Amino acid sequence: MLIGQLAERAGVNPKTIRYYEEIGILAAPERTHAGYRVYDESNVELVTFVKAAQRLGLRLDEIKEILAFRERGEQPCAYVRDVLRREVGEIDDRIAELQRLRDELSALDRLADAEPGPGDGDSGPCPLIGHARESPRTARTP
Amino acid sequence: MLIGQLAERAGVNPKTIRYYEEIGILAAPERTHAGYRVYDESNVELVTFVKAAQRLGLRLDEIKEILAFRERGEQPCAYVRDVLRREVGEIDDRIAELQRLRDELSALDRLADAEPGPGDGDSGPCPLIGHARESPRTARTP
DNA sequence: CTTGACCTTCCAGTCGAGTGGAAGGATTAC
DNA sequence: GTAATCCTTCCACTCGACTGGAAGGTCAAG
Repeated sequence: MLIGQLAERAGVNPKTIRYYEEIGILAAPERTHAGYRVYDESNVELVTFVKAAQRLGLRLDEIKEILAFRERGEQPCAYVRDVLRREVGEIDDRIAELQRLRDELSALDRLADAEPGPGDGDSGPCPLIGHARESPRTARTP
Repeated sequence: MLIGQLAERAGVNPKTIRYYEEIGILAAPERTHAGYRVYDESNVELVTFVKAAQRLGLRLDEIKEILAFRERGEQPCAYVRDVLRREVGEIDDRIAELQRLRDELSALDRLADAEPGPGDGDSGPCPLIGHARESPRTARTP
């Protein structure tokens, strides 16, 4: 199959396939006489795998690592588990922070309902955010 | 105070201050005779505020919006609450996904302990990730 | 034989939030 | 007087994962 078919079957852009090849996620495939890339079912499988791994929050360089394990005939699960555990740890922090924020937010929701009116002198632009002053960093879902 | 002091007091790079000015987060300050930017306490407050808002996951353009509310003497809390609620909603999805992943992960941890050994034929590069095939997208904490 | 849908490469741009560095002016300390 | 340190502007680069577009080759259908 050609790049367009692979892309469609895996649900990605053909450009993405070439990009994966460029960064070493996919091996350079056979070409037709005309120079067209030729793929088979295993490539569909592979791209689908990459996308699944991405959904778990893995970066392409990590996925590449994992694929290298396979290359060497090793089970990458230990590595994968490390990566995922790290990820889960990071997310735990974020979850905790968000939980805290959510509690604060609903508390302030009630507060704001009870005590409305304009004015911006005392606690910065928004008292909501003033509460976050000492909290650790929290990043955004991209 | 000059830009270096402000930067240090707010815990950021001087470049960041200039960047904030460039994108309209900070107003252009007074200058000395020599063209140096001059700041006061309120700027420390402001940059600290921006950083706090970022910790809550707000983007700079959202923070700019919030500061514009203040400019107009309005309470931005309604807007802030909308933004935060959206954020919380997004995070909820991510939390749910992660919770699912974590359950899966610990289940597979036990599975992997019970049934070790190499081999890469049956379920893709890693059975851990094979499980994620049908899951919705999950993005990474940056 | 031409049209249109593919394919190729290469170059450049996107988003967000900065950061690095060069070239040059100002101020302070010794 | 001169060296160190700060400041200025401007331009370009970073990260990650693509995506857009131009210029050109190829292939099957009509």
